[in-house]
Amino acid sequence: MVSPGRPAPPTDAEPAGLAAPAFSPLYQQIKGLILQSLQQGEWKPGEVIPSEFDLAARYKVSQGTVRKAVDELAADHLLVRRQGRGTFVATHAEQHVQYRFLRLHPDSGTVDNEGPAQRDFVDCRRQRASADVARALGLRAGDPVLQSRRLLRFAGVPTILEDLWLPGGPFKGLTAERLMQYHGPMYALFESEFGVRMVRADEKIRAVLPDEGQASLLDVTLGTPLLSVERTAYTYNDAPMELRRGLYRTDTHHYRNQLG
Amino acid sequence: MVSPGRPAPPTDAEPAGLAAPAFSPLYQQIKGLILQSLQQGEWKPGEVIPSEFDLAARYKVSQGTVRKAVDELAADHLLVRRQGRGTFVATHAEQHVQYRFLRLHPDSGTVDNEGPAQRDFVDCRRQRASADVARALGLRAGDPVLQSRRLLRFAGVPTILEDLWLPGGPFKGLTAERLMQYHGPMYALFESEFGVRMVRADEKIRAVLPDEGQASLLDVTLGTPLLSVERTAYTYNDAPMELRRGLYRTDTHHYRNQLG
DNA sequence: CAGTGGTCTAGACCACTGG
DNA sequence: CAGTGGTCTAGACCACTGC
Repeated sequence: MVSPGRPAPPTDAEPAGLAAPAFSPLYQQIKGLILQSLQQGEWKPGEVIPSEFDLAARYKVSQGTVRKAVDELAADHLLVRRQGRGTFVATHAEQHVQYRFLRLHPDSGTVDNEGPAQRDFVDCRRQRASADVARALGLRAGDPVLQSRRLLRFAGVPTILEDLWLPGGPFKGLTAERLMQYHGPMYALFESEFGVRMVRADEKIRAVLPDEGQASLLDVTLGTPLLSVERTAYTYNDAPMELRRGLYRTDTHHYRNQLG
Repeated sequence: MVSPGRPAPPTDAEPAGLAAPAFSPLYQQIKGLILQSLQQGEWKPGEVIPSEFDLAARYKVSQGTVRKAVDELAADHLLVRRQGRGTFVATHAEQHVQYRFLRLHPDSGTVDNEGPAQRDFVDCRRQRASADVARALGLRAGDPVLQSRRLLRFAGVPTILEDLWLPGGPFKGLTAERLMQYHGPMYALFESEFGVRMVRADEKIRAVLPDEGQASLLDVTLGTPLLSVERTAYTYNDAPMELRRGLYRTDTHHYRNQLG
């Protein structure tokens, strides 16, 4: 491992007026190296990574330094520590993180996310990106994307109408049929079949009225206010990998947010 | 400091079938003690707390253990570390954390939170808690509360209509006049005059239609969908200290959320 | 320059898991 | 029981702030 501090200082006196030399602690460099291994798929979602001791040997640093790097990656939900077992690459395939990005909860006490929400695909096909979809996904207008629309029902009641766009490149080979046949969590499919793990997401929320088609699918009148949730999901390197536009009914559910 | 591990194990064999003995690490105990000092006002918002070395001496543990406790409190935004200066009690009075709990952003690029949002108090008075307000604030129906309604304008456009309830007890002495005259961030007033620091908050979000009064104040038609944001804010010991019900216009603004 | 938080190390021991 | 992560300590040194 390179020594801490500035890597190979060119001269003793830095040129004044330039940006600060940006001191980077050792554990941050280790964090970067681990992140790189994650991106490159050296360790896949759900798998164990080497023990802290092994990583320390590999990077030629102390175990405490590796620990601090892993601590931060675990805080970002990229890794999961399990005492006595090891450290694992986080995944969307586990039961307790199924709906990690879904903030809609039923008003009444118990979580109905268990009754795993009947999913109906309304539409699903390959097409070319419109200007705004392209911009959100970091593509050029006209680039191939996979588009899909589905309806989620809770206890039989249509509650979420969701449009989804995926970039054609990273998801090459994903067919409309495959997507519609699959019945697990969508993000788990992306991981196992395309090596794309969604790490974080941004959401923009508005109150809107549905158009006729949306109202009909959600079984509400044209004057019913709905929550519009536009989500962009990103993978490791902050590259956008998914755009979702959801319409949520909030007569029996609400969007919950915790401010720390 | 008490020794780590279970405090004074009663017998060698624990009674089976009971809850686990709940091993509590030293640094967690230290964290609790610091939290206690914060609650009791030993160190007030904005003030420095003793150095890590001093705290280590006070609690009879190593500096590293204090560090881990302070690290967690800093991660929770209860403390703020500043290299070379010391560790400070977090506060809402600083410029860059003014609107820490407000997630509404303008659609167009620049943040207009700077043009500090003209505030108009529509109403403000003492009254008795209704059943639902009492439940949210952990009071009994009929207990005294301070109620207030205000309108926030961005660039002259009425955008947020907000009702607010405060428990009468902790805010004894707060008059409607004082609240209406004050022109800084509200949470800063609560800290400096009543020793109540808001630490975290929960929000429930829905899409709704305004009634006539609301529509008139927000200058929208009756059919305009609005974001309903119900916030409960908590202080150190997780005691609810404020209930807000906001109506947000989302034609020029949106509610932004980051999912980690 | 003294005092603060920030990094790094090395080693001991504890708690938990699985074979 | 061996191997993993989790805690705790002690000490050295670095980076930053303010006097």
